[in-house]
Amino acid sequence: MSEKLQLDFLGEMRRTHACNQLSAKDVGREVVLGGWVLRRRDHGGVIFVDLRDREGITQIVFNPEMDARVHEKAHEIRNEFVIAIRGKVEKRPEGMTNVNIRTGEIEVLVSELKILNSARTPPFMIEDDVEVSETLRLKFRHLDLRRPHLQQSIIRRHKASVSVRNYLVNNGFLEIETPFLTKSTPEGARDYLVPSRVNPGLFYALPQSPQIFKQLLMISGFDRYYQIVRCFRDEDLRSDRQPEFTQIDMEMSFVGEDDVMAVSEGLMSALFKDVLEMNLDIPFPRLSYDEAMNRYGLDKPDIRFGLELKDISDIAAGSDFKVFADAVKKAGVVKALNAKGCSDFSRKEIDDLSAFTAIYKATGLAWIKVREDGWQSPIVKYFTEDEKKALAQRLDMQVGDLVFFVADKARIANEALGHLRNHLGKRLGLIDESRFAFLWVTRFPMFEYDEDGKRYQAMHHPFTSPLEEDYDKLIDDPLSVKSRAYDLVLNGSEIGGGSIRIHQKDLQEKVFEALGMEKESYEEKFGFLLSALESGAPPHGGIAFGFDRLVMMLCGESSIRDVIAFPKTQKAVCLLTDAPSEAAKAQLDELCIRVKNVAAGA
RNA sequence: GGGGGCGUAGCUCAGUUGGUUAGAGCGCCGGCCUGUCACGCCGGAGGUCGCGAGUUCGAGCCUCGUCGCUCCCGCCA
Repeated sequence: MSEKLQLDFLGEMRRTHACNQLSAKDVGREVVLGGWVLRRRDHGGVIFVDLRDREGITQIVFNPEMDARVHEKAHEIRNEFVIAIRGKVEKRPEGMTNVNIRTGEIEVLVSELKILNSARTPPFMIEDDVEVSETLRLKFRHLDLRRPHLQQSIIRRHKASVSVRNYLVNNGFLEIETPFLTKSTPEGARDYLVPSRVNPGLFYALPQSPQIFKQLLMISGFDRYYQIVRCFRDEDLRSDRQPEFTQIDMEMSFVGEDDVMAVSEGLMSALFKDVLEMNLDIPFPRLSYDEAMNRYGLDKPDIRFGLELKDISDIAAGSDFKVFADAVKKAGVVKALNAKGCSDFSRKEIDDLSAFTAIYKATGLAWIKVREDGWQSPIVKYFTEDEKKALAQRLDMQVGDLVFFVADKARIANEALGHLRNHLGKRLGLIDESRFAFLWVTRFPMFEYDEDGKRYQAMHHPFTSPLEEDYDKLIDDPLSVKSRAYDLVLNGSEIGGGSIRIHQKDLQEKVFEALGMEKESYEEKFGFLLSALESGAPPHGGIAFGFDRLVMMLCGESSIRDVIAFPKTQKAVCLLTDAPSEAAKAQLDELCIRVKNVAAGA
């Protein structure tokens, strides 16, 4: 029935072309087009309409001399009406070509018009270069998604996923689905919980990643698995973080780091070739975690520019400047960054940069300006001539330079200067924005110390294999243990991470113990994994890429929301549907859930 | 949990030291117009200045609170 209704609506109108297809060689043809009205230009006599679909724009013309009734009907047309037209392709008059659209040489003279649907005046024009608040865009996402730019991004996202699938399938990977209703992970991010009606009082968790399932698939013998899969984390949002996001998740058996990296490099090459027609240089450079931290201050360095950090702890240790000497004495470091050619920075600019480093908990930002007439700095008086000479040499200090110093715990000094480095790189225009600089960061520490929880935590996850030579130190000196984990960094963003996993039960138990877990506790939480590990687990490893972030970079966007069709706001709200919302009492009763009285109105 | 920015017409914004009736451009509605393509010209409608208190003779403007969007820190194994 509904099919008949629809047929009646369209009549014999079936599109012959999309709105980007017609050109001079179609002149004289009778065609049928369908689409949305971008704009109507009514000249009293002739009426022009720009008709838009996902492919492009075609100008259609209503001429009273052609058909007075059709022309009369065209007066009803408003922006975003959905129409179908039949007409003849005509070459535009001399000098009337519109070079801005692909169909600019022609227009369609309309002989039949069907207004398929009217539309309320949209709250913003459906075209690019219209500035609209994000609130409004998200509230009317169906209209926002009609804009060509966003539409192209979503189409590009589609192309990316097709490319990934092709590459992985051609390389022997099987796509296997893993459960969304699964078990809560005890460590890591907060889980989204889903109540089970048939098991009152019990909850599933939505997966933060399919980690354990893909390892089990390796143990089952599937050898190479992949999935483009949604993951969920109930943490605060950022411009590159959404509560639900998509990963390219993969796992391989009988492999070491090099194998996973080689496949990843092939995947990135195929992806950039297919989507951007760009050839990447592979293999990608590699840096150990320690070296990345020392030279760039961050575990995800942007290597498109220099400005590397230098450790001057040895020089500072003996100096009369107490802040520096004390930092070294307390097992901290003094690190420096030479901002080449920035000696003309004003006091205020330096203060602003100091405030910038304070965000990362640096207690101070010392500086030295190298001028024609010598060093200008509040701290220069504390240094001997020898120390100055050593600094000048280590930091390559030339006239015109401005050197920054942070003395603190290594983590803080590195992080503060690392972010300052990125900040200056952007500000000084040192970054070639057209470049895609990939980098592997390897040999991450196995553990880090959690000050709040007073315990060790897995830096990657507890299923990551430690380096073989560090097995002995797992219990006695966990912080010195390096892991077989690796991250793929692109232009200073982490776009993927993975590791060679533990495939032996004994080692897995030892790692749980290093994490301070009791046997009883890990047996309860991960007994099924341990049991699987002793049932013939092959050596295996894998990686997961943040698909949204990758697409974001492929599209040159700075917000992840611009490559997701229906994203959420920073408060994790969907403005279109108003999710999350209160549940009906009957629903809650059925689930045996009582909601605590939250503050009225909240 | 914390810090910064923003919130005035449908949209994007302006709004003086706190002072009469809150403006502009675009959009919308009506009229005119046969070659425009951000069409043009004429006319018109349209406001809970996010919300709530407070100070004041008087608040879009000052104070406090609150809500929303956004960027960042924490958090994100």
